[in-house]
Amino acid sequence: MRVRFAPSPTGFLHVGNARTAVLNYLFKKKYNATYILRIEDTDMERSTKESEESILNDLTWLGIQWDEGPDCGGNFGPYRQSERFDIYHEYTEKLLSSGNAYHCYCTQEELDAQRKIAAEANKPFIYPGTCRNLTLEQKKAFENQGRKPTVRFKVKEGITLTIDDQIKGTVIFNSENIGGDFIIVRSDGVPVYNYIVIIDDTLMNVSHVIRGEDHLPNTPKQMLIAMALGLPVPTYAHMPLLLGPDRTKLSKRHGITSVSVYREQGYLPEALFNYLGLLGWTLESGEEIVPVEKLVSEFELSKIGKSSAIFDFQKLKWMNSVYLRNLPFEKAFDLFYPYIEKAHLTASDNEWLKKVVDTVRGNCEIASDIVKEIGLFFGDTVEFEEDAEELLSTHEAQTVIRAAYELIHSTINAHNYSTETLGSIKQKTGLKGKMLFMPFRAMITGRLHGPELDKILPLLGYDRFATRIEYCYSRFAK
RNA sequence: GUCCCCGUCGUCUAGGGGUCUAGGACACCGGGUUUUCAUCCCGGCAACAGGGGUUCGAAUCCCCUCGGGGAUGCCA
Repeated sequence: MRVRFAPSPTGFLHVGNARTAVLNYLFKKKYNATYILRIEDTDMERSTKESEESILNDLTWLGIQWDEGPDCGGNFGPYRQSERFDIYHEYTEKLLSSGNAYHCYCTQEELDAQRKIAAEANKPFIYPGTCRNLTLEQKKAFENQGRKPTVRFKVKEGITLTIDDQIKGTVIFNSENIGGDFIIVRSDGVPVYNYIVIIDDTLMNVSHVIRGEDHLPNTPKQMLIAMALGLPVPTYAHMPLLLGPDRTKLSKRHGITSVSVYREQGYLPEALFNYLGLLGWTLESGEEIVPVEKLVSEFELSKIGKSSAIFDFQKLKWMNSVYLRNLPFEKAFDLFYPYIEKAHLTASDNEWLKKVVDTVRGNCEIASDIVKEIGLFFGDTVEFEEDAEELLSTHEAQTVIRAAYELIHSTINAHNYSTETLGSIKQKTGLKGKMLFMPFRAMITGRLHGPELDKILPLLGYDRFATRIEYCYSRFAK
């Protein structure tokens, strides 16, 4: 069995496409199939080399390995459509000479005008076949005007196209309502997606085409071409689309859609893979956080649901936090370090830094969170968050602040501060539990959330500890 | 407009005629553990789009309506 993932290099790898890539990969692993990576770069204006590189990069990061592709070759190459124009040209000639296609001299302006009229009349636009039977003289006349023809595929009426879809079930189209004769080669000679996918899929011996549902209405066109060319049709599996919270196709305005941004923010590839791989179906046990092997062993195209799914950013984050917490310390530290470095929060004492990271890592959902979490160990004064400020303004909190202030000016010093301060304040004020700890936490860290105070204090150092108390005293309790 | 796909808690889903007073997970709310945060544990909230059939019995099968999505490009 052979599957393929066929992105067009017109931007970063989108999570929706990444899901397609992941499911194809699950299929490959499950059935020991060959995974083909094909670059669909026939949109010359929008395709870029950088985009291709970043897509390959993101796929690799996600843990997807392909067997044949533009970078590693294979027996069915080349794997970039832009390098296969000779092949397509041959098929176009066949289609032309067998009468299945013809040259069309209609200009874009003319077609746009016809589309507009149809839209205003609330009718579907069907190409009327204007150029279907042009005489040689007519063609010459157009060419003398400087018109460059496109090539249109002739769609015969009354043909029933049946797709035996592995996810959607049987889907039937009739040839009369796919919009009439459609363009397969642009006027500049570059063939169009709908035409060459099917050629490449059969030439590359693809057995299972697993792709997004948005391609389902295009499938009959591709089948028609295959029929005219006498080529076999692969097995199809159209997966439901990924939607944003407003139920429209997932796009940038909904949040992060680019895999590279997830990587930059410190998501783990295992977590993204897990989330994407299990979106739309479930394991029999109901488990959600599972290794790839588990996903592979239970994967089945027929288990994928038919309805589209909304991308749940929150659940992905949760999943990532679980993966992050389960990471061994050294690995986690390596993951955090670049963010720490970028925020200039490194320290001369690396062992100290490691201890600091270890105490706060549990509060991180994604790796970049480390910057915010670690911040409380740096700086003499703290920035108070709104809720912390509110708490510190209360009467009870002020007694805590005063008690701490008095202590650093009497019995508490660098040797005993981390072990005795809280107990002494408790004694002095009679406060305990939340009433004691929360104001204290707010005073030292500026926040109501954070790691255990017992762990913070020894790492913070007496100087910062005392300075912060002084600062807090002057702001809230003077 | 036309064609195609889809419709169970807010979200991802389990379920495929009786075991469904509809199960799990995320989120949310409450409680417990932690003298504090988070983790963790326990509990709660919350759904079969609507209407007709078929059947002793329907979330499950059929039809219609409504709703959502996709396609309708010299994009992929």
